[in-house]
Amino acid sequence: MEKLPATHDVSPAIQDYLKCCYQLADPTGQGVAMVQVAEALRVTAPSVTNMVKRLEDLRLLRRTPHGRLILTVRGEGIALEVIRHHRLLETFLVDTLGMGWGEAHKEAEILEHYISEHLEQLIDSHLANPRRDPHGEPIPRRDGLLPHRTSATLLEAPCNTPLRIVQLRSQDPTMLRYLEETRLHPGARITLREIAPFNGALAVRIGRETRHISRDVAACIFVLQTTGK
Amino acid sequence: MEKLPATHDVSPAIQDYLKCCYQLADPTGQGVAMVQVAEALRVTAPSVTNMVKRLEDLRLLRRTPHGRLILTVRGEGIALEVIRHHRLLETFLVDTLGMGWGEAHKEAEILEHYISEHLEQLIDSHLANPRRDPHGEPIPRRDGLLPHRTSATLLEAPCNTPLRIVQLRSQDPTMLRYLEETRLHPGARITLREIAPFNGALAVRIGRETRHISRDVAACIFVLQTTGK
DNA sequence: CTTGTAAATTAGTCTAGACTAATTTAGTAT
DNA sequence: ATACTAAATTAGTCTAGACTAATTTACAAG
Ligand SMILES: [Mn+2]
Ligand SMILES: [Mn+2]
Ligand SMILES: [Mn+2]
Ligand SMILES: [Mn+2]
Repeated sequence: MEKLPATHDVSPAIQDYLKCCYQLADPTGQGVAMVQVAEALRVTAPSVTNMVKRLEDLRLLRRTPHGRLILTVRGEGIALEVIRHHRLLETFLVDTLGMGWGEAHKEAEILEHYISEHLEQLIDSHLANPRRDPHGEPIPRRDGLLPHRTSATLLEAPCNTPLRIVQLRSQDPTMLRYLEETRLHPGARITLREIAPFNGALAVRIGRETRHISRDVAACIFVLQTTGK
Repeated sequence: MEKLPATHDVSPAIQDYLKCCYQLADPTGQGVAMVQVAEALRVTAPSVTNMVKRLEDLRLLRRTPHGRLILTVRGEGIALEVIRHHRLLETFLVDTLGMGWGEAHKEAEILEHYISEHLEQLIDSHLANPRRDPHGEPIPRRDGLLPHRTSATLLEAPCNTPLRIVQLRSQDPTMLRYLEETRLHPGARITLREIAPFNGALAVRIGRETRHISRDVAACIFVLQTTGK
């Protein structure tokens, strides 16, 4: 009887490595380089080499002939569950306890490894099975299904159509603070008025105001078309 | 500049050892034997020897000439903070998320080591600064002050006086389930009718029913006199 | 006093997960 | 092809925190 490891069978360290590989994996499916993992987790290259060996033995990841890392189905399953924990926790900390975004992220980064399946379940119910976390990131479902992202960046959005901001994808705190102050936060309802030619600014209607934001900023803003409501 | 360790400077393992010593310390102040710690934490004697050495070096505990363990002020401070985390978490899990007692205890046993001071604070506020956890155990305050226990066991309580159950002190799950089913849970309002002589049972009025419980059971039930309300 | 037992210690081993320093591999650019 | 560079690996070290097996200490009872 082989033991197939699930989330709570693997250490927090392993969980972080898997999550990291999942999140760095580019959509082209080429896999992740070890050096990327090393700097994302702020560990040295030999630490990664060592852990990757263990993860291969556990059948949680494979490597391409070119040495890039690809999660197995099982590895990805664990990564998704950790991400589910993380995003549920963030949502809970922000919505129920009023914690700030940045801090909620740091707290969730730790607690994600320690909550039981039942607590996860209780938080999920308490929040009425949320689909997205406060950043607008989709929350994987318990079966590991990640709701497909149908959102696009504001740059690709149609003009004069009601939109809802669903996610701000930026690591830059300055950028995030700027967006926060401009009231361009997830959940906000906006419409795009026009995009000025020659790399110009975007005119965005929010409430009864119109703001002009740069293309760089717009590229961070993911929106969904909202068919009314 | 000496570094004085505080809760988040010490590992979860250390936190558990300190908590354990605190909770096993008998009120006579004679200190705890290592063998007690070993069996409470389900580790072997050499593990305790080893850890005790480290805790002494950290000035978190001392030993009597007879080799018994006594926490220093700092060690006790950490123990109390871990206990505060534990009891706040239990209260939160039970009251806010509807988790069962037993499970909340297990969950808190882990999470107590991982919540930040700010999350502790938020939970405390969310619960409106509770004084007791669901078992009726007092919650240490942030400054480490443990509200004095004025409760006594049902055996010592006066008859025909309104009482409130404040705590069930038993490790035995059978006992706790029995009390749960008999509606003798913390918060319940009861009056003691009489104690039968020759080691007899206690007649307890709860609501409009009268139950008869053994002295062994009564010894687990801590009550406060409730001056009405 | 001697002896039997419980408690504690010593010595040595193990695992996870990090590290440094040195070396090898592989891909790019000349 | 050669050389330079970035990425990866190897080898060895370290710490925390557990373990076993063997030994020592301390005491209580005869
Ligand atoms: Mn993490
Ligand atoms: Mn889960
Ligand atoms: Mn614990
Ligand atoms: Mn605290």
